[in-house]
Amino acid sequence: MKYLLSNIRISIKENIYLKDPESSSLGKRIVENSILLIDEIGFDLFTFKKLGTKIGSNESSIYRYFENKHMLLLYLTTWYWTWLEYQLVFSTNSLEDKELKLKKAVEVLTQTTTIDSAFSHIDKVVLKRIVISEFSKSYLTKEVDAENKEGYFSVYKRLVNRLKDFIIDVNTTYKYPKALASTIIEGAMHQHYLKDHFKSITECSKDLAPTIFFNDLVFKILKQN
Amino acid sequence: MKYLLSNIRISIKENIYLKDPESSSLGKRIVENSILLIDEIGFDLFTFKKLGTKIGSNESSIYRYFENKHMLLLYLTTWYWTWLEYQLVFSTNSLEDKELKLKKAVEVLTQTTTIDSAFSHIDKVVLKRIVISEFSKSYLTKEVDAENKEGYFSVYKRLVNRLKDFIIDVNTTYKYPKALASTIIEGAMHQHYLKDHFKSITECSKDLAPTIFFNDLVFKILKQN
DNA sequence: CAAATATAATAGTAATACTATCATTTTTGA
DNA sequence: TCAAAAATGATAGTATTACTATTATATTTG
Repeated sequence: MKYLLSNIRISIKENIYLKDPESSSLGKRIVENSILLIDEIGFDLFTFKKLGTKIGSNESSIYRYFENKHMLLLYLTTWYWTWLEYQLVFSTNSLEDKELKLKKAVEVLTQTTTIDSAFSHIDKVVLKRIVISEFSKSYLTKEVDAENKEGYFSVYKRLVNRLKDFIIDVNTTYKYPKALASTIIEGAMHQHYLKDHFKSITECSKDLAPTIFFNDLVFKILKQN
Repeated sequence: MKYLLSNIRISIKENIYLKDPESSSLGKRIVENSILLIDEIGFDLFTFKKLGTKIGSNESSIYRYFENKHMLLLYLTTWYWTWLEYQLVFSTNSLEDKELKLKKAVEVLTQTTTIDSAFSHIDKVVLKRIVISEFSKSYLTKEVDAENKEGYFSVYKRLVNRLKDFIIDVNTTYKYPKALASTIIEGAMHQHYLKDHFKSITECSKDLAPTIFFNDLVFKILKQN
């Protein structure tokens, strides 16, 4: 799998960036280090100036790749959802049994990323952490409807719909497959955040993965008439 | 109920503000109008300067009430959760049946606020809207652990735990009552947001309230062995 | 009605979020 | 291989933000 993956490439719609960061070494350093810096100081305190200092480059050069830090965040989160979608399709593809397929899907979509399959310069473990704590900020804005029309969230929506399809395959009569799918994906990020910062309002912990909770939840819901 | 409510008062822990906004007419105008302005332009673009202009007062005067806009947001969201906790306790108190109690609890915690019971100067309908789109920003910060220790999120956590207690009352053997409670409360906010901005990934809409989805979900989970 | 307190006005600072211009370095293609 | 093109870097500049400090004025209250 490692060898196969080393040949695939995550490509992101060109309207998110001004210049494709995959097209140059500076671009790659921008992406790679922005992930580390956002993880370190948080998106709110992150600036292109600080990133420039970190990579020994100029603020103005970064502006040639991304319009502003909001667009960079959209790029990073879209990259993550694209990568996760690939993981999802890849790891469920060979399964025959519909329940097993759903179980695997929930697992992929709710688990902590702990191993980095090491293709590309991007650290998936750190990226997952910033998706958990920063993704909401990419759509909780006044521009959300305009940006949604531009297609900036289409990968995320497609991923939710893939999970929805797995849900329907297990129980055709269940009335809210989309709401359930979106609740699982967003809820998993939330539970990961809670286990790290608000331990008193969840049973999830390093010993009890959110995956366990959500797989229990989804099958209890779907196996009921 | 209207008469009873007109005599109660939401009071917020004093470490959130520098000077109690309930103690003066300027304070009340700050709170009342900050809700309207945040709703209008979003928290990200909201500044004390703009609020000062809106209420015909000076930026520096607002700084005497709140350290910064982050603390103001904590104040507003805490006010909302306190008010919601009151609604929850009040409306479930008289019920005997445990399932009915839980059903009512889920209803109170997930519904759209459409009527404003009109005590206090605070518009609860608008406040709910800003809680849906801005509450996450109050805790998705690098200061979350320090602020959590200060007790800034205790009302929210207490509310989750109240729901957890209702869940346990219905099914003592269910293993994840806290995770389920936190998922419902956060998930409801998310579904409200989706129905307004990402209609393609939820069945929720103005005709299908998130309450319906979550009540179906919670009872399917708890009535299973 | 004087003293205390609250509010307003003004000014000032460092940082942010950019844009513009020009110089320098690197890449490329004939 | 060398000139043109493209990419990057350096510097400067602007408007806004997020405050703090100081002083003036208005309001409250004992």
